[in-house]
Amino acid sequence: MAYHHGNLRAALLVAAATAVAADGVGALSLRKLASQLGVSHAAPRHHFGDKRGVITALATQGYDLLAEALRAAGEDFLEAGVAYVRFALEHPGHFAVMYRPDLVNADDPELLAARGKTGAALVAASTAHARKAGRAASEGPILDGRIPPLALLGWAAAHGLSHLASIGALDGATGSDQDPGTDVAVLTRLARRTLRELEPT
Amino acid sequence: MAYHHGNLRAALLVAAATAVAADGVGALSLRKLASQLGVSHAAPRHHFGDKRGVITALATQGYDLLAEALRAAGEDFLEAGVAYVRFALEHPGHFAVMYRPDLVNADDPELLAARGKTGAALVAASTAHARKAGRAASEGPILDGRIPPLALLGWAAAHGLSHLASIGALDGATGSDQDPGTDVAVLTRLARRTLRELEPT
DNA sequence: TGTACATCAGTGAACGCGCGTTCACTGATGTAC
DNA sequence: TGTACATCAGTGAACGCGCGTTCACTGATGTAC
Repeated sequence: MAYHHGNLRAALLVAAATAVAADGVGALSLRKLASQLGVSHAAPRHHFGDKRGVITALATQGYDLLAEALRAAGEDFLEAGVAYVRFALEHPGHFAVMYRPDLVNADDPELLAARGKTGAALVAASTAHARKAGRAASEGPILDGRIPPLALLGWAAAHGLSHLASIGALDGATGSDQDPGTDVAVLTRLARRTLRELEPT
Repeated sequence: MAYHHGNLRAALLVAAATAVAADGVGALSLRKLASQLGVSHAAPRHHFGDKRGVITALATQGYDLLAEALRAAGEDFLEAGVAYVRFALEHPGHFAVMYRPDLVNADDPELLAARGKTGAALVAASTAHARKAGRAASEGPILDGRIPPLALLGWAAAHGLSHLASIGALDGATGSDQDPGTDVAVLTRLARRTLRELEPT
C-alpha cells in the first residue's frame, strides 16, 4: 500500500454512493468510508473539507451524470423520462442525495453548475414535447420560471416513479412473474409503458 | 407539572412530526423530544419501546391520515391526487417517514393495516378513473398486483409533485408573483392544474 | 368506606459507542535553478 | 544531473459530544374484596 492512495477523491465518492444506496444517507460515516479504503479517517478532510463537502460532491456528480443521461436521450420527452427513471435506479446513492438540499452546501458553485445543466436538459426535453404537441404558443415561455403543465406532469411522473421504485414501492406492480426487486430492466419497461400515456398522439 | 403527563404518547407523535418536518428524520432525537415535553428522556420507551417504534407509529398515523383524506376526496381521480399532494404539504413530517421502509418495523401490524387502507383508497380512485375513461375492460384487473398504466401515472405524478414540493424544488415554478415557499394553497393549485392533464376529456 | 395489591407511567444516574473534528506531524511529489 | 525547498497527501492520537439504551427506582392509578 503506497502512502499516497493516488485516487482517493474518486474512490471516496464511489464508496459514498455505495454506502448511501445500501443504508441511506443517515448512516453515512466518513470514518467507515476511510476504513473501507484503507486510509486514515482524517484523510477525507483533505479532499472535501468536511462531511457536508462529501455529500455536496456526491450530489454534484449525480447532477452531472443525470444531465449527461438526459442529453444522450436526445430531445425526446418519453426517452428523457425513461432516462430519468433509469438514472435513479442505477445510481440510487446519488439520487438519494440530489434532493436533499438540507445536506449540501447550498451555494457550492460546482453543485449549482451541475444542477443547472440538469435543469437545462429537462427544459430542452419539455420544449421539444410542447413543440411536438403543437401547444408551445399557448403555453407561454418556459425559461422564466413557468413550466408548462404537461412538462411539469412529466417531470413529476418520472420523479415519482423513480422515488417509488427506489424505495421498493413498485415491487409487485409490474405484473411480471418474477419479483422485480432491483431489476432495472423490468422497472424501466414499466416506466416506459407508464410515461407513454403522456405522449401526444 | 403532574407526575403523569397524561397524554405523552400523542404529544410525542406531534413533537416528532414537527421535528422531522423541520430538520429531517436523520436529526430526530428521542432525548430532544422528551426534553421539549418536559419529561425524562427514558419516558418515550414506555410508549414506543425504542426509536424505531416512534418512527413506526408516526408512519402509521400518517397512513391513517392520508387514507382518510383520500376517502374524503370521494372516488375522484383528480381530487384524490390533489388530496395526496395536499397531505404531503400539510403533514411533511409524516410524509417524510412513510416512504422510508428502512426506518420502521416492517411487520408492525398497525402499520400494515394503515398502509393497506391507503392502498385501498388509491385503488378505489384509480378504478373510478378507469371506469370513467371507459378503459376498465382493456386494462385488466387492478387488485392482483397489476396497476393500469394511467393509474400508476397518476399516483407517480401525485407522489412526484408531493416530493418535489416538499423539498422546495417547485419554488418559483408556479408563475405566481409571490414566492410560493410553504404556501399550500398555491402549490395545491399548481397540482390541480398539472394533474388535470390526466383527466379523461 | 377502607385496605391491599397489582399495574401503569415516569425518573434519573450511568453506560458505552461511534461520530466529526482538530492538530501537530511525516512521507511523497513536483519544481526552480 | 543534482540539490533545495515548497506543496501536497495522508497519519494517528486526542477531544468532546449527543446519542440510544439499560436499570433499579418511585409516584400515581385502578381494582378486588
